[in-house]
Amino acid sequence: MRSEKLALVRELPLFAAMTPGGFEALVAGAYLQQFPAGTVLIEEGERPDFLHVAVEGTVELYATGAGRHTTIGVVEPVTSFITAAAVQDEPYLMSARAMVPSRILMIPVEGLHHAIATDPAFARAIVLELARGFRVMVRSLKNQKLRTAVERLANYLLVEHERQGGTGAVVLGLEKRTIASLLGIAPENLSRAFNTLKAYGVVVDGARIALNDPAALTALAKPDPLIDGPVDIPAIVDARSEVSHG
Amino acid sequence: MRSEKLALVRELPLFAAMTPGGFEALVAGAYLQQFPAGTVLIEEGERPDFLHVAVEGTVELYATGAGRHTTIGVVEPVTSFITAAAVQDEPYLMSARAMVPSRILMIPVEGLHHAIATDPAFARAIVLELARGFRVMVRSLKNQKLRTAVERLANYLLVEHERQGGTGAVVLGLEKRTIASLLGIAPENLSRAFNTLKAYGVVVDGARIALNDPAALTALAKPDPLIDGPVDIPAIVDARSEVSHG
DNA sequence: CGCCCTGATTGACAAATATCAACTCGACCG
DNA sequence: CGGTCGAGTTGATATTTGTCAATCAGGGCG
Repeated sequence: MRSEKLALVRELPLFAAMTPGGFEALVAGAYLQQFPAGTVLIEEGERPDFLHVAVEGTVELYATGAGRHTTIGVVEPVTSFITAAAVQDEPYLMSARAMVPSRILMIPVEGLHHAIATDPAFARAIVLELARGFRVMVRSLKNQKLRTAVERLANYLLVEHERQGGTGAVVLGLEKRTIASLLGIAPENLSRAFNTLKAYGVVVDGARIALNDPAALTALAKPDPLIDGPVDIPAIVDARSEVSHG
Repeated sequence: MRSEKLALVRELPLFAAMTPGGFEALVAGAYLQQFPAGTVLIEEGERPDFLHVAVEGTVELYATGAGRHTTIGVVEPVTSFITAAAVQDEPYLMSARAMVPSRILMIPVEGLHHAIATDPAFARAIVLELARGFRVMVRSLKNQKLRTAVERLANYLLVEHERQGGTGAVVLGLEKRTIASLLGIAPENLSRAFNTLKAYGVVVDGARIALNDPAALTALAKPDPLIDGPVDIPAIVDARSEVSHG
């Protein structure tokens, strides 16, 4: 577990505020493990043994039910995931799958609970992490309930466009079927949604998308900062409390 | 703020573990306020000033976007709500409306942040509260993405049936249009979904629903404990840490 | 190169859901 | 008592979305 990657984990908002000793203790019992593409890391319904941190690779969070399958989110390094289940010690509501060969840091839940109980700074970081996760889920739910499939796709493209520099070109980082599942539609309908967006300047060439009329696309998408905007993790600021760091 | 209701608030999982002094300090700056039916308590996009606790009445959490409106949840006393926004100090993602005359305890966010920073037991309670909220949202998202409208209604009825004693009769506690919005469908379609369920022994008489063939309804609904099951709030148990209680 | 496999696309069709309009039924109110 | 209003329902229809099948395109590999 003595890796240069550890420094990156250490810098995560979740761990940055921990005392050196606390962090050491937390990762002492942890495993950094390499998984081949396709590995199912966790399965919904199982009880959590570890808090997972994606250190390298890409992880798909998905859920099943009624014979169907849907992608809840895609985790890019360096990010912790399934924090809520680990904290609550309740069965996972989602499964996780390595989309590519991935390196995962697995922190035993006992250590997690101990750190929460004994390290106030870490507890606060967990609070912010969970609040962030909650709000991401609320956004997804709003996206799903308030928008049509074409609108969701249009907004997805606009968000990616922004993230990639706003140059009028977007490269899809995921397979189209994964994007379809993320947007909550059948793969066939994603193709058709792209066709619908042709009228708004969207030209598809494999994973390369050209946005030739961002204004028209934006008018269609009606982007909403409360759904599509950035998810901030502000620090809890409290003038009255002197933070104990030692 | 000297009310017998305060004892109920005190008993909430969120506050139960606080020290007497800490709880006093927290509610010292709080207001217990009565609102008439229909009052919009908070509006999405606003910055949070208070953590809200429904003490009496019923509160609808809803969201808007793209000219549409959807109900995210319904809060029954005694429950805190919009915890995540208050903790994160980021704009609300949902609005809240008193569905009936309601009494709301409003706790200034400054006090909340202070309590999180200084009271480890409270911080842990917040952690559990947020984890619970996160998981509720994940369930809603799965419900929405994995099920058809009829399946969602069937499961809604089965959950209510269970909650009301499983006697074969269910009384709807909400207006049908609110249920429709909660299920993510148009009110007209709720009527039609009820008609579809006639074949499964569901008889509608206003707000009174008879479930004459629970087995058939269950077969249709394919209930999933990971979506419809109870949301537990287990305590964080850690053998190594001695909990400080005073 | 040619083969196969997988993902993506297209077409035809079916099912689900939304929309618009009309109508019913009670509750409330003058 | 009659009128009015809002919620709910129903019908007709449009739109959206899913399903099934066929085809296409590209990548890896013998």
